[in-house]
Amino acid sequence: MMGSKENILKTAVTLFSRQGFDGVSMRKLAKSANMSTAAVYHHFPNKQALYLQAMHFAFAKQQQAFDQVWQADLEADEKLSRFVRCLAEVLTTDVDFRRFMQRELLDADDGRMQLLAKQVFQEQFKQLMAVIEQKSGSQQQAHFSALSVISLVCDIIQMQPLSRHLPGWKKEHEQVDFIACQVLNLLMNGIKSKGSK
Amino acid sequence: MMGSKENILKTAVTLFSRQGFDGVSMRKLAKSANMSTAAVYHHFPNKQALYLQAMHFAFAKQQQAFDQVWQADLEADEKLSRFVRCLAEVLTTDVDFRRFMQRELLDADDGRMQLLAKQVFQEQFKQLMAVIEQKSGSQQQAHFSALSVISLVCDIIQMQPLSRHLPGWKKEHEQVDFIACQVLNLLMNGIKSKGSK
DNA sequence: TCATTTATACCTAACGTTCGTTTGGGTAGA
DNA sequence: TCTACCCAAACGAACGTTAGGTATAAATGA
Repeated sequence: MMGSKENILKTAVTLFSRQGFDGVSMRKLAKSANMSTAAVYHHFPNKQALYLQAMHFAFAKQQQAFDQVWQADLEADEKLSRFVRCLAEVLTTDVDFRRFMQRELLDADDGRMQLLAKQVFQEQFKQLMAVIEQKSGSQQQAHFSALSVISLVCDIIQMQPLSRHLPGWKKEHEQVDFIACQVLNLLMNGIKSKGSK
Repeated sequence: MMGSKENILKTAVTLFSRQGFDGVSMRKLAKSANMSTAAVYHHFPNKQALYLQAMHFAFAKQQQAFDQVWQADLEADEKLSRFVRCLAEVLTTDVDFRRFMQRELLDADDGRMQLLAKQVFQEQFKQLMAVIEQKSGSQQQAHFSALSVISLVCDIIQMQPLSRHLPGWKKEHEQVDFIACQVLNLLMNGIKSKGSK
């Protein structure tokens, strides 16, 4: 029904994203995948290689989720809106992907970072920058603005376990649509939003 | 010249923030602090307790850095501006603090999260919310807006190792003043910033 | 005052456990 | 028979933690 290698990779993604490289032993991983430790070593040469392949596996799943966002016949506003919505959805839905990302940013291994930038984010980032240039007129700060958009969505979601315990929190704040909507509003108008003088 | 316990804590903060709980052994830690393993156990009952005290140590250092921000006689704009500047500075200067924070968000232990919310962030967050309510008129979305401000600064800084490899990057993008300035501009005006019609 | 207790800070060496990995062998389909 | 797949058992190394001892200096009692 499912290839052993794929099964191991799926298990590895879940475990590594939740407990990190050092937090997961090959024994625990094998047991979670319902096989012996040596069977895992039959499919992967060592722990490091398994981790890398698991990372690729986790990121590859999401690479095409954004393709529908950048359809050529859409307005810049609509593209931006779809991107934010899509990013928020991916990050809330695929917790493992988000955690893997966070972990990689923490480790900050420059080689892996370069790989991630080139293979996963570069294309999306270029598209996002193009949309922003179109909207803002200047291409001066497109990089920084694009980064801001992504950062805003990512960190709002990743701060949820903390913000739950801060004053004024409501459960709606964690719904994808609410996040996307608020972020877009902020991007368009700044924090003064609507009702101010 | 320096108490052993404090010396251990400082070493622990550095190591734990960079390599995580599982990535640091008591032997490595003791060697880094120039003492035997057993000497560490003389000051701390076990690894878990040491980690917790190190976390407190790392966060306590920064708790009062924000106090000068919320002086009562300042304009709301000025308060917000100072807060963003201060946050950006702390997160860029004290790398260990930032990494510890990121790691706690990843682990998301709810007990520790509650502690952090109450003892470290609650007061700052309230002040920030008050400023935002004042600026935007409504208190409806103050929580989310405050969260957005913090998220924006945090994640821009934490994404630096990745953004370095994305198109359009310049070295100025990582300077505290530049970040603070851009973030404020975004908060005030949205991404269309200045030159667009 | 001086011997002695007490307390603190630290050491080496070891405890039992778990780690990543390997060995040597099994079993089933081609 | 060959190849792909899987197992139980074991390897040495590193793990968290503890036992038992030493050095130093303050506190104590005669």
